[in-house]
Amino acid sequence: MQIRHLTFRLLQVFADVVRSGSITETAHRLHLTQPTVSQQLKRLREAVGEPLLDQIEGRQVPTEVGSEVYQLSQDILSRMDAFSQTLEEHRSGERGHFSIALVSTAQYVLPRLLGAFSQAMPNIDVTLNIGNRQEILNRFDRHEDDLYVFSHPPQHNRVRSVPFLSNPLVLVAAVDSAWTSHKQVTITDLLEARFLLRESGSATRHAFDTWLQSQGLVLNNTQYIASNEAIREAVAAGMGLGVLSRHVLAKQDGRIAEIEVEGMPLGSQWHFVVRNERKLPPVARQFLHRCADIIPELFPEEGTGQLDELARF
Amino acid sequence: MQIRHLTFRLLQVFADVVRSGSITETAHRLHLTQPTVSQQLKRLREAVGEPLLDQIEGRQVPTEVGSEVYQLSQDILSRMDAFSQTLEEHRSGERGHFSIALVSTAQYVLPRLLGAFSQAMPNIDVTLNIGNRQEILNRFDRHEDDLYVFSHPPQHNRVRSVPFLSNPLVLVAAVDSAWTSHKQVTITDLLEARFLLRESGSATRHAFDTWLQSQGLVLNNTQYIASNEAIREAVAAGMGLGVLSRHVLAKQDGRIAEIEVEGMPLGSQWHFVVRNERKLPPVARQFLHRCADIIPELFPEEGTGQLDELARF
DNA sequence: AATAAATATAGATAATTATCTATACTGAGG
DNA sequence: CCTCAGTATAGATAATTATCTATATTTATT
Repeated sequence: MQIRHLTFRLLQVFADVVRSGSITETAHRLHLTQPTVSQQLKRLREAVGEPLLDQIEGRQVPTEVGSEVYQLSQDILSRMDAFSQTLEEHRSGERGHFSIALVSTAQYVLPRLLGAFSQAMPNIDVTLNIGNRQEILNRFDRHEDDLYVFSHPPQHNRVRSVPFLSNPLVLVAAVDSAWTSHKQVTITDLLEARFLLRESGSATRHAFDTWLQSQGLVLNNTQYIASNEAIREAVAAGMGLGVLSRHVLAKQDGRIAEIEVEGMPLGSQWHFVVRNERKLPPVARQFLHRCADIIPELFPEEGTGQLDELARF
Repeated sequence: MQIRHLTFRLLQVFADVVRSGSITETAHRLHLTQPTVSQQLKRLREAVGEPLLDQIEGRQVPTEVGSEVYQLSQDILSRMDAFSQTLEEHRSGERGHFSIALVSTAQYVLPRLLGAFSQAMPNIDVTLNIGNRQEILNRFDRHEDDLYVFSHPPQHNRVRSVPFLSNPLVLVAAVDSAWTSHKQVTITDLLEARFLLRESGSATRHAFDTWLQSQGLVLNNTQYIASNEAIREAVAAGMGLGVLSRHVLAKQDGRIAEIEVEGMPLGSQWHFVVRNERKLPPVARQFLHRCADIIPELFPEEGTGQLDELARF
């Protein structure tokens, strides 16, 4: 069989003739002339090398081989339809894959968004890349992901960033420590304390340092701990004060309390960040759109008021 | 997506590029030039309307949509292969359908042949049309079947017939009747007897009548019974003599015995008959070929010695 | 036998496909 | 910065495809 001389059109036309049982009828249905259809059938017959239709009582009836060709046509055409459908889903952002890179603090909030999202959009896969600020910045520089989440977006002119959730950084101590008995702690009191802080690459640390600097303060007793979780535990154990995203604190963790200080909590915000050069895949856009609805539901207090910007990505 | 501008070739080429990871490599494998392959990819990309390949470290790697297209290609091309295979089976007579029309007496022998045949060739379907001689002749005149079985083939110049099995017509009586005690019955003895015979349209009847006539005999006591089975039972019950194909007699039926008369049994033979105008389908030819082997196995005594003719259909 | 309906064939043409050769671009390795 | 391998683009052409109109042939129905 000469597969080279076979075209989708041929199969389409043949399948219709088998269904209608008439060449003329098919010509009408496909807006062709009758000779065109006859011609196509002839070409198909020659490509296959066997008669495909018998005329029985004026109707076109497939021969045995014709029936095989009809099945072939059905299978192939319906596979094409399925593909068109899938393609459409990709285009409209209902199917596909995208990746998000996030700084580690955000891992307390993103999974909740993604959970709600992927329930609504089961055909979309997401890869999450989690690291500290510096690691994520490196990925950002190398264009490795479709979407980034920062609390302090890199200053870059080819970048678009939209804040979507408040990320209050709070000062915390163990519930039973001396700090929590004071009604109001003054800034200078802090100099006394021992601080458990993230390393310098971390966003939380950076924000806190900036604030200290703006207040003209220099701490004299700090210890570096690499993860927010370790800090939380250390604070709970009474080893000192910590600065943590309020999202890191489990709601029901009674061992830790916020300390109110003038100027705290620091009002940072999570931003979605995309590079303008890279075409945002439809699925990622879909995600941002949905987030505009998901965030107010999941975090009724903490949305940023610029959520409608997400829908304009 | 522009399905109209999609061809099998495009999918073939694309699939190979995905497999090889290189345009140049594919060009070599398919005996094309590199620009040709680039071109094809471009056309495919335009037909689909999305980028299909990324270059990653010098290799061609499908995008998400590209992977969908690759799957599409695999599915469609393997469906085509399956079709080619099936087509080949039809052509070579390993798959398909054909019909045989037979006179009712032959229903004792054909099913045994068909059983052996369809075990060997499970993808072939056969339709059996059974009737008395006249009914089968009508089907024959209307070209309704691919193959016919007659003991006396119609005289027709556009017909080919090959005898394949002897069909001895024997004279029978009940075991305990007076007839079976005679060592040798003479022809004239028969005139006395009461005969149970098939109707005039039947082949058996026709053969017997012809023989009687050649012997110059006229029976004076005959009764017509429409089926061979009914005749067998009636003979067993002692109601008279019968003329039956020896195949109709169950081997172990002790109630009936052959009567030896000069000139009996009548040596008729089953013939396969095909019309020359109608192209014999490959499957029917396949059947005839196989019969050349099956018959000596199933009926070691009764093959006709012209079996090798079957293989020349 | 005459007519109407369905199908096939012929001849033509515009569009598309499948290729090629020659040449330009582009990124990685020296 | 130069070269090479791999890819892309341009321009050309022969073959094929998708159509059409006009006409012939076949088949079914009065």
